[in-house]
Amino acid sequence: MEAYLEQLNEAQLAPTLQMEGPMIVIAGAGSGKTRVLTYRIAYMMSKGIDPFNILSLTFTNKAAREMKERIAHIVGASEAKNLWMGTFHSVFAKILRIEADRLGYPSNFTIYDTQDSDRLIASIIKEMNLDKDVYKYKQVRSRISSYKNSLITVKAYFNNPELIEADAMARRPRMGDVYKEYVDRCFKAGAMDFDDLLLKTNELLTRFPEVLAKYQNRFKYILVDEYQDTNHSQYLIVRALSDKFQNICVVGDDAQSIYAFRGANINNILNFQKDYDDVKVFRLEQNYRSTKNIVNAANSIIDKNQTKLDKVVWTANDEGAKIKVNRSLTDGDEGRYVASTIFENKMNHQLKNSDFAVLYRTNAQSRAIEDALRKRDIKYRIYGGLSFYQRKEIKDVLSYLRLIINPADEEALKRIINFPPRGIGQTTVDKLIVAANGYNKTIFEVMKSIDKVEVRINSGTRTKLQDFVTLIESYQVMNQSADVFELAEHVTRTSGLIKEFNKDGTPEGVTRMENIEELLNGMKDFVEGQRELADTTGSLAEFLEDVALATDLDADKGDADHVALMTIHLAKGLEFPYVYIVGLEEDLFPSAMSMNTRSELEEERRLFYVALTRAEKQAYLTYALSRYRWGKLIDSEPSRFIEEIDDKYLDIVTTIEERRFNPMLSADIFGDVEPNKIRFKPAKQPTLKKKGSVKKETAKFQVSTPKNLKPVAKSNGNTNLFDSKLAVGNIVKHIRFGTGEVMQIEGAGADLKAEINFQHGGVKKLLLRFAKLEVIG
DNA sequence: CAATACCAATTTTTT
DNA sequence: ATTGGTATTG
Repeated sequence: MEAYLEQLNEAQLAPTLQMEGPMIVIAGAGSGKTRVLTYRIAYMMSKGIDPFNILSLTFTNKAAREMKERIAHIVGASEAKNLWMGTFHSVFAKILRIEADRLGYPSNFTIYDTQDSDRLIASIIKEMNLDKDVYKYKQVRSRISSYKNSLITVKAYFNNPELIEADAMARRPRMGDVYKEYVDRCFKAGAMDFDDLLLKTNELLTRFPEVLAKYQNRFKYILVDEYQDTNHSQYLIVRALSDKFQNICVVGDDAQSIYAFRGANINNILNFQKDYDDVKVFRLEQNYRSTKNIVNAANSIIDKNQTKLDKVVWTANDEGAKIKVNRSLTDGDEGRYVASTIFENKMNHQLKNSDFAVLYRTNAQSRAIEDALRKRDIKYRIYGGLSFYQRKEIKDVLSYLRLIINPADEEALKRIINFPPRGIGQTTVDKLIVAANGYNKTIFEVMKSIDKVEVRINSGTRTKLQDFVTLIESYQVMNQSADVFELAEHVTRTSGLIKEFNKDGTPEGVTRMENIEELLNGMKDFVEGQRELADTTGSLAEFLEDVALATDLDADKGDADHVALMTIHLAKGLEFPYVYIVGLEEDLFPSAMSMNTRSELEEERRLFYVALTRAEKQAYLTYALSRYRWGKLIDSEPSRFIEEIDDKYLDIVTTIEERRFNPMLSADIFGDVEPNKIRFKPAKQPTLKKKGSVKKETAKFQVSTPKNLKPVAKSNGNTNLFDSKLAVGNIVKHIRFGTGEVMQIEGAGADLKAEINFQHGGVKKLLLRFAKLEVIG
């Protein structure tokens, strides 16, 4: 038998060797399901199954990439390359590009991100003269999204009195019209939103039997990871494709279903056995990741949920330390507690920053943690949040590129037609939109033939419009010959974008420039990378698609040693020796928005389960008695989830109040708060109801964090060396290129450059004004 | 049409 | 606290 299979236990081996027929693997947290998936594919290939016939759908592109690498290790890179592996969205985007003309789309259709959708919906609501307080664009968007995820097309919507009734009841009787206009406008713009990538795939597979047959025959073997988080649209795609051969293997854990808010349907996994005949069921219940304490505590939480599959997760690992629970007075104190215990743990146990993760419910919570980590000089990285590609300046550059590929792209056009300012104002754009709708043309087409169109635009503005058209067309010509990097570099320079961001030396402008530089670097990598990779063409279109579907987790830059900060949602599938779950307060976690129904609350509980099961050795739960929200200090109560864990797994650590009265304990934590900033506040009742779990409070007061202690810098440890003394021979670390040696320094002032020989990646010349370098030797 | 100044809403999670 | 949108002015 193949050597790698010996690494599997019996429970893991069984599904790994099962190649044919429908099967489900119910995999508890930390039970090695990725290993099973990986080895199963490798095993199938070793048994002669053509990788071209295997489709493997993962939750993130990063997961796909890693799995592919591991398989390549076993079966060889050239074979692994032929596997179809990726997220639903990226795999079907590729297929849709191939089949686009059947659906009336151009193959270079744009993928609208959420922001694009929001802007389009907002502008439609405005054009239709609807009350924007009733038709809130975000609510409208999520409504449309849920229609699409349930395969309710515009036509189906208008044929469904119940839906119309429901929207009328919600005081939005024109909802259907907005939906229709949104769909029409996307179509005209040659754009698909995220939901369309799935919806249109369904349309493709139902309307064209020959296409369905083609992909059924291609994907003889289908694997779906994280099946508990698939929505109805994805479910139907999987069903359709697997219908002929029924070689369908889904893997998941109902206890980790946390995406109902975006349409995931937990019933997909709960009912899988009813969907196919003779489903083989496998269970992975042994946890290899965490200590007994963590596994048992997590089990005690998930027990509170009613909706679940039978499964008992257990571990043969050590008992381990109890879960530490800490109460702080404010979110600032919470951050300091996290930072100081990370510091202590690193010292006491010789740990790296990357052994730690701080998980929170909402992105907004990261700030207090960041501040505290920065003060302690602990390097960290924030995952998610505003992703790089969503930043204003990046979207501006990308919009130019999008327009080059697809001039019909309405959102890209509106974004840049007057940025940098070129004298084309809102009124003009509005007139163009009206004209475009009237002539059933795209805005760009109207601009191209502005003299043949009836619009009341004066001649000066007409010239400006024509100039803009000419500019874009010149870029289109350049795109025929230049690569992505050259083109983008040219565009940022000649469009005036660089000038615009550079014009006043504000810190924001500098940051924006750095980001653009970073984007250009990324493009250079992309261009260089595609020369080696067979499965990319390196076209601009492909770059834009990668960008549209990239997640922040995908861009795992360098191997810098940092504490990971992220939402619990993003942490799914990851593991860390030490995990902090912060902000365990009522209305925050569980979220105030999710306590109306049992099912919502159960999802929050699963989310907590996911968070806790990320921890290998030690988990910390923290909460604050008051916290800044919307700039205001809000009192809060401990989360019910803390109470739901059996006491015997918990270690309620010394409360902050007691620390204050014990200088030995408090020195570490309050080192950076001046004593005279402490003021007294009326007593707040102890809120943790469980008897004996919290020691009596001795005094109550409030610590206010002095404003002037707030750090100004935003960087997370990577210093901009523009005005510093970098010398030849220094060893430096770059966020993307890794470690390297400074070979030469040249230029002066803003032009100061360093030639650096990187260990991987070779010699590069970097403008110190932009390069984010860290001197490490 | 552009620049400035004030005002409102936002914080649940993301492909 | 930050961001984006709107109103006013030049």
